[in-house]
Amino acid sequence: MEISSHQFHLLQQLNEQRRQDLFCDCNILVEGKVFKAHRNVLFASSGYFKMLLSQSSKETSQPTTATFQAFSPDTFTVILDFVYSGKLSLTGQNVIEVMSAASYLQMTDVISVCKTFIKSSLDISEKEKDRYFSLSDKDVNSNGVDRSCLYGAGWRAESSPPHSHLSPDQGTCMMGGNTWSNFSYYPTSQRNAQQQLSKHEQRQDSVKKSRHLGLQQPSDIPHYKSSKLEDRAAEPAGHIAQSEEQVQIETEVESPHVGYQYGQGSDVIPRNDLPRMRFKCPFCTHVVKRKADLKRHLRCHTGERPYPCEACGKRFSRLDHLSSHFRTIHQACKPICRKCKRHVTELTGQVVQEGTRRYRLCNECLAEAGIDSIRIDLEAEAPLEFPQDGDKDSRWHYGEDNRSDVEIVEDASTDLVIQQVDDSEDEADEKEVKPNIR
DNA sequence: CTGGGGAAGGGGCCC
DNA sequence: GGGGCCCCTTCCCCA
Repeated sequence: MEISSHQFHLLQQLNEQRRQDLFCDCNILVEGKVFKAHRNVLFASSGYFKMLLSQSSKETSQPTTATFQAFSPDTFTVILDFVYSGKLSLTGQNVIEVMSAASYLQMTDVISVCKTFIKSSLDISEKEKDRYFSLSDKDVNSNGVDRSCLYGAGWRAESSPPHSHLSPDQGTCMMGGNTWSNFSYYPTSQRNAQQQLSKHEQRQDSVKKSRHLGLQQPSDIPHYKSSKLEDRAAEPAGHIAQSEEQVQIETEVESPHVGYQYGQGSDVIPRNDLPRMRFKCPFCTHVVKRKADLKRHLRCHTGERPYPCEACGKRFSRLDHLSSHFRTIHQACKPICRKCKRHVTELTGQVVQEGTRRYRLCNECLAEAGIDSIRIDLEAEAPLEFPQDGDKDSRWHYGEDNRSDVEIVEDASTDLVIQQVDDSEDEADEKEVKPNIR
């Protein structure tokens, strides 16, 4: 006969002992703050501590001390509270740090929940974007992520509803079920995101082979290992029960003990000569210096594309990519004839519009194309304008808005429009044309 | 089939 | 932290 409340009471008792500093035999030093805990509990909860305590298990008379500089005391508080209670207090502010810390500590349950939290938040922002037809979801996104979310599992599950609650309308949520795998919130858009995730990572897999060698990680990691990791990242967050093999693979790839020196400056002995903070991507081995860069990087895993091009509908993960796309495709910023590649000015060339695409042709190429007799109105057509700050509602101005005032000639059969634009700014920029401008 | 060019996308880093 | 620029690689299309 099994008494279901026993596990809960046992953990509660251990947590109480921790709070009263009873039988604590492990000190964890995080940025000067000391946390007391029990070796047994840490050993059972974290792959990192399992490895650490295994190495120091012979000297059990002295309290083990571990020092971390890779994350803040607040972050470790969240982690430790989870270890002793099964409840993970996630917010939009701490989720990335918690996930990074959990990755370092090899706590796969926490990583999975953080991933789910992030994906759910992204999904919330997508829904709100659709609802309000917002062109930029940055605010919405932060609103979505900022909702505090309390994930509970394990012993509490007996009294929790068997389904999860994670809705944009709720500030907190509880995860029910006996195991994490019962968390089954998978909206359609999220599944799409996961498909994109897989696609992205298939590509990333090949990219990273050539790019991320500078991380001083083991460069000869067999391909199957990265594939495993990619699969792990792409699989539904509910499937967190990992085989021993998977855990071992994760340990080999992500553990700082295998020469991963570029990592997070954390060890039993502080390494003051290393950069104090690094942010490690929980989906791959990439490490960045700034949280903002990690946030940006995470989009390549989640497939989030918050920046839509209003001209063609294509979506981009980054604003600078969108603006680059817009300048190149829709504004014909390049002072280069698309056909003969010669440099053109407002005197020697004109802007051609084909649907939403714009490019420049020199007068000779225009003549060759047989469209040299088109009447041009020098001041007729304002160029497509990229949205500016403070103009969020009507940020995209098309020629269509003023079409009645515009004297442009359209080829009805090809949707081709020839127009002359003010090149004065381009002329100024031409002196600073960089080789990589496309 | 192949090479070249354009476009997309990811990372580093400065402001 | 966000915006933006630069650099680089990869993918795709076309001649």
